Amino acid sequence: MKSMVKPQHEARAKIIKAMAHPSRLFIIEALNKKEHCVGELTEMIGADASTISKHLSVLKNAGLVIDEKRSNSIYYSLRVPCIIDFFACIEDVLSANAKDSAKILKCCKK
Amino acid sequence: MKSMVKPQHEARAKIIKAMAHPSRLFIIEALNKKEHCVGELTEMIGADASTISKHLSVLKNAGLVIDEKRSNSIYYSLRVPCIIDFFACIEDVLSANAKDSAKILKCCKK
DNA sequence: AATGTATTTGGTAATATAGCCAAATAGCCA
DNA sequence: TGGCTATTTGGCTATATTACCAAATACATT
Repeated sequence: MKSMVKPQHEARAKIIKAMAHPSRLFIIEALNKKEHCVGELTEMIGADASTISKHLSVLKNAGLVIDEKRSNSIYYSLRVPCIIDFFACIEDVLSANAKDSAKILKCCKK
Repeated sequence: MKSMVKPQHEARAKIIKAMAHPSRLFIIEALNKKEHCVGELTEMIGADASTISKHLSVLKNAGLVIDEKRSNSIYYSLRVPCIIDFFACIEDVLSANAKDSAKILKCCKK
């Protein structure tokens, strides 16, 4: 059974790990609306340009975004848009968590 | 703009990060089929029981699974099943990646 | 060719994660 | 109660990740 864990799940985990960072999630969402160059994303997020560049390279390496050089800038865009659908489910988890927290609070107030 | 990155995306990232590990993906998939206790998952994955226990606590902490004590064991099950839908999208990414690799190979063979 | 803008790379320190072992805990059942 | 099984916790080491700065690179435009 052990053998079933490795190759497939490792490949998937790599992609999911690429999404698992606040700034990278922000980038994914921003690119879903429209393409952006590094400078724009840097401005939006407010971190060092080199930091954003590295985040983009993580996303690109995972196959989540593509880049295209145009005039003086490099424009990034989302490669596989279905990623966005996932966010709805994440929100479900968050709201379920919030509901549970509320329940615990209510029970202790009694 | 900087302010938009933090609270919402951090909460989401936390949940996604909880999924971003091969063994934890395996666990999520297994629990989607049916609930399992720690011992069963340990057996399936072939790691130390304490390691699996910690993985489960990561998943539980993120709100992805719930546990229920029954007789001598603790049974875990999936809390928000929509998680599974996401895997299809991950596969899309993987197959797009594979296609690209193939394209590169083909072009170099010429 | 020289300048200036945009992006990436290398180095480094701080922090986080993963795994194993040993030990602690929880609860069932004789 | 005392032993047994199942699970969790603490300690520790190895490895990975993140962010910043400084420096390198890539190009477009003058």
